[in-house]
Amino acid sequence: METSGELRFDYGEATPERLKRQISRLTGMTSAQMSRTASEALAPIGAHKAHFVVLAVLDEAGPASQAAIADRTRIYRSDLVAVLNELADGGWIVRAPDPDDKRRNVITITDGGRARLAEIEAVLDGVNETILAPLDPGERAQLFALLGRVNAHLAQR
Amino acid sequence: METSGELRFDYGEATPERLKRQISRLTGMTSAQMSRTASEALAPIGAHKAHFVVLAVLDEAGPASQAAIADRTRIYRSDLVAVLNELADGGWIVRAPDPDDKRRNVITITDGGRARLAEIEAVLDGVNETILAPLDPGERAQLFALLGRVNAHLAQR
DNA sequence: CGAATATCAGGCTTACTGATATTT
DNA sequence: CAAATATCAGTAAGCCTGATATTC
Repeated sequence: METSGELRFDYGEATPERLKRQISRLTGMTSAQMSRTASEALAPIGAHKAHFVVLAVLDEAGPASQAAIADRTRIYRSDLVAVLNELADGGWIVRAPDPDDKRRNVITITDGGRARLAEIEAVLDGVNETILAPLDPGERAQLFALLGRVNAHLAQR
Repeated sequence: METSGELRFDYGEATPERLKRQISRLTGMTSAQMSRTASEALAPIGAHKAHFVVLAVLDEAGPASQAAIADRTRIYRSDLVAVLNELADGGWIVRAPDPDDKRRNVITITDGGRARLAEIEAVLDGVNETILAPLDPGERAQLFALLGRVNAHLAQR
């Protein structure tokens, strides 16, 4: 394998050296391609990435207010409204006013929502495999660890 | 270092296991933070990332048509128009009709453009250092190599 | 004629910043 | 009263698809 020690990357022929050293550019381009891969795979079943994220949080952590869901998913509260509308239209969640605190809605996943979650998860498992295909298990773990550390570092600034 | 063999990452407390295994989610979040870091650093001098990319290509590869610049930068031809307008307004490039082929414009970087490029590059060097701060030189090279391979793999599909 | 070029006019998605009404 | 909640309006960038007029 050609994993040398150079701090650069190649994505084309006539690419200036300067651009190859920009980690944010490499990460951004790769992220866009990953995102596109996921969106294309989810399109046939009419699902979005945000659906998976919200359903997973509700399934694992139980019913929650919209503010709590926003905190756990890093979806903005303002953007979450539309996502929950879509999930409610599909019958995958129920949005009910909280009797204990009338400012809040309680969002609950339904049985249909759990089935939907499993369906989406199966698709995304395939996407992960497609994306990580060129890396062996050890390299995949490396990539997770390195990106995770950069992410954690940038998150707390 | 705690680079274990796990294929997951942490970015919060109450995060479902399922989300931690999505490489596209980790990459996307990290990319967004990198991008924001760069934009915030460039804002004080009124520059955009696209300015750097275009000026770097012109400086290294010489005068070019807009189509050629688009191919080298992966900026869409339609979006490039506005970027070149901004660069021309700043006096950093000159856009002139090509006498040999009247369909084309010849875009040339000016002396002011080269100075601007150096100014932007200095800022972005600092951004790169900020982003990669938690990684040692070997780890940085690893990250470039791994992301580069995933990127190359996804690009040719 | 078909192909390339520059431009314009949109689209969609993600990230993000407010303002507002209601309730605590 | 200050703070939290849900909602709406809107911005900006990145990615992408056309249509069009001009020229090769």
